[in-house]
Amino acid sequence: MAQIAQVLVDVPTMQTNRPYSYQIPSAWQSQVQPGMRVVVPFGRGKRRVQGFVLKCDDATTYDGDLKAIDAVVDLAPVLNTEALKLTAWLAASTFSFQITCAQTMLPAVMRAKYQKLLRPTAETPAAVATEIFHGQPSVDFDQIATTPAIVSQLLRLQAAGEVDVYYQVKNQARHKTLVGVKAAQSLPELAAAEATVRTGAAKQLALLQGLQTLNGETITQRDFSACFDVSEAVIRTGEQKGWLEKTAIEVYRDPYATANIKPTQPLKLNAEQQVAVDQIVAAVDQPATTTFLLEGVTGSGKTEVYLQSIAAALAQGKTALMLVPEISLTPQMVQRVKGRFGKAVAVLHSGLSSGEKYDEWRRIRRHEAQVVVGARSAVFAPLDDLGLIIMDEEHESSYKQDDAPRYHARQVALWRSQYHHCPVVLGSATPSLETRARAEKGVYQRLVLADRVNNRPLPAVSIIDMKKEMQQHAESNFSRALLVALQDRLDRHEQSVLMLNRRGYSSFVLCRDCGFVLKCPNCDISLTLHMDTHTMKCHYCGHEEAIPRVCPNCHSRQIRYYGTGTEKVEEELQDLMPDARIIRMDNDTTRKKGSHAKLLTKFGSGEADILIGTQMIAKGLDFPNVTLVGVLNADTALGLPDFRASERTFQLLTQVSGRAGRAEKTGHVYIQTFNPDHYAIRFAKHHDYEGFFKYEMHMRHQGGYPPYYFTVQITASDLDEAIAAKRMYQLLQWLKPRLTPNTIILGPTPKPIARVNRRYYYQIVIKYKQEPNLENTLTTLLHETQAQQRQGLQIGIDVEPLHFM
DNA sequence: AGCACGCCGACT
DNA sequence: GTCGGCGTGCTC
Repeated sequence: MAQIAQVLVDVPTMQTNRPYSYQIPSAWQSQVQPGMRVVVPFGRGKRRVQGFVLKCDDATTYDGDLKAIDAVVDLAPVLNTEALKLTAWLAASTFSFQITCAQTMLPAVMRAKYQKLLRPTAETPAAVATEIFHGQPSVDFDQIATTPAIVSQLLRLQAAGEVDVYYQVKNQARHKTLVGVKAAQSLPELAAAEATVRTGAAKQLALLQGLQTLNGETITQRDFSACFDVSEAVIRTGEQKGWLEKTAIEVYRDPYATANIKPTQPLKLNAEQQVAVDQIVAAVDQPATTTFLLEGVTGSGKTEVYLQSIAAALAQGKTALMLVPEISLTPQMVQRVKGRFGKAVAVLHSGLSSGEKYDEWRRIRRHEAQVVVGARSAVFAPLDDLGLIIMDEEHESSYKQDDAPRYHARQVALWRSQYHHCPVVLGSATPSLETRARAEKGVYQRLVLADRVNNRPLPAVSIIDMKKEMQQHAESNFSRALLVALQDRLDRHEQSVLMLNRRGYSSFVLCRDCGFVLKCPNCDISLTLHMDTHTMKCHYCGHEEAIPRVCPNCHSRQIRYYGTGTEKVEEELQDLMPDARIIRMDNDTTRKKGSHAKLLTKFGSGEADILIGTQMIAKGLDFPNVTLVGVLNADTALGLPDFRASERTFQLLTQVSGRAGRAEKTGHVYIQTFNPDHYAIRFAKHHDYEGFFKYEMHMRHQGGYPPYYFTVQITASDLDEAIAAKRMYQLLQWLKPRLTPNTIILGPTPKPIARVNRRYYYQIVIKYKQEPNLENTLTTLLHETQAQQRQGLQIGIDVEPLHFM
């Protein structure tokens, strides 16, 4: 019987990033298993923390006194063998703490909350009892200890045994219950009771008769009262008379339960789709793991290929995971999958409450759901016996997590496919260069859907040179051609979609007299004007202040709003076309839960003529009546100092073009740009992914960028700019001799937005083809810099970063 | 992270 | 002398 548990404690630091040995109390020795959460004492004080049992052993190499596990949180492991292995791999490959990885893989409610409490003891003097506790059994330490003087006074009291410090480890997970109703008497007793009720008490009679039909089963009070038309008050009376008893029924919070989902039938596949499905399905029960790149233009029916492949995996008794970018996880998408697989589907995305996510997670773990649809973190869904993993829109940068652990869902998906020996399908109309290059080399198997369903032609694309436009006309967000086209759709009662590249295109405040621009006091960027709240906001740190009426610098009244946010575009368009019904979709109008879906439904039902929005409208929406797509500023992203700028622009333009003319009506796309000759725009005009891929690969080869090189970004930040810079130069000297001569180190450079939240950021980028020592070197780096972290220097490592700014 | 320990300047 | 500031090391 295992007596010792190796526990990963919830203290995310470099020094505690390893298991600690604990004694398992004999009463629990048969119960504790790897993957369970426990509460353990940690440190010299009375601190208690949550931890994960990694291993159960008979012995330990640690030769000090062992402490014992305080409490076992779970009845069954929450991390299975696969998840424990994945945790270790994830921590090593992203240079993050194992505990952080374990927590990332689980629903947020399973993370412990800690409270430090003060409790009176037998020795507590009466004066202290009234002064501190006011008759309460315990008080929150941090609420009382507001000044250093009070803290030391409390510590003195504690040393004297006059108060007790206690750490509470709280489990946030709550199971939702409904009130259930169950007969408490036998049938004859209930029948006999009918005679005892006062004449005219029709509801009580109905209650008794209803109870007799239950057959000893429990049903919810809500159903009971609806079924037998008795009120809650009558049920309470029945409870008092002892006819029935109320129980708690555990239920899942199901966010889609009320939605009417129509079952859908598999569609007839065209020849290409059939080939793709056959290949994928054939790989499901192969011992080797195959990764497919499913390359298909918008409207080529990728989703149907996914659904039929999933169906085949389910038919083999396996489970399936389907990842989609957060932004395209729309109600339409969910309906499509639920329509095909019904209750077997669990959905995981950021729009769910934490309780809903927890319940979906439990449904998956209990094998009540075999298909999981979700965004990035759904890649950790606790599916056993995986038969297929699908990653739609695999090029989307939202698959990469921005903060620790900085993982890419694609890498996790590939790891899990190796573990389960199941295929992965990476789907996209515009695959990332990394993926497409791997398909070229034969690492991934390429499947192509070149035809659009029903052989619909791709929309015509017109490029509008805004430089010429500016010379000929007054300054406007709209070219003549686009305005004419918009008016034309309005006349024909067809719909239009207008997209703004938001980056670098928000409205700011500028003084016409002195040129002053209102900037964030904490960050290195200008504040953005928000007309809805009438404030200036910083998009990086959230700082908010009033809109200035006079210039803070020269006190001139000539202070004006500049730039073009979606709000301004909407305003200008409404002026130009007073009759048009316009819907605006951006971060402001979709912040509230469900408003995103509401706006789309409104547009879909024809209640508006024009939809204006940011990137979020480029993906996954499919409205048959949209025949015009306009991109107002195609090139704002092109100017960014990021080697992926062209790739992103091409992907975005191609994707948004796919929104035009999806039904019988042909579509037209207008792209307004100041760089009409840029290759990303030229290739997008002709829907030419192949051409773009070849050209961009050439550019990457020239520049020495991925996929020809691997990259790692190291960031340092400090409140003091000089310290951040100095440490980075020291780091450079430290790194150089440890890496091979072929490796290229770029920087250090200040990040393009050098200051965020009052911290100054510097970065180094390592480019390499082969670097066997990299993992060791960077882990050593983290160990060696942890002393400096305490002094305020923060070091971050991002493997294969997607954003270089 | 959070705590104790140890070393220094400033005060009763 | 001692209180409390902060830098340092350790947590099974």
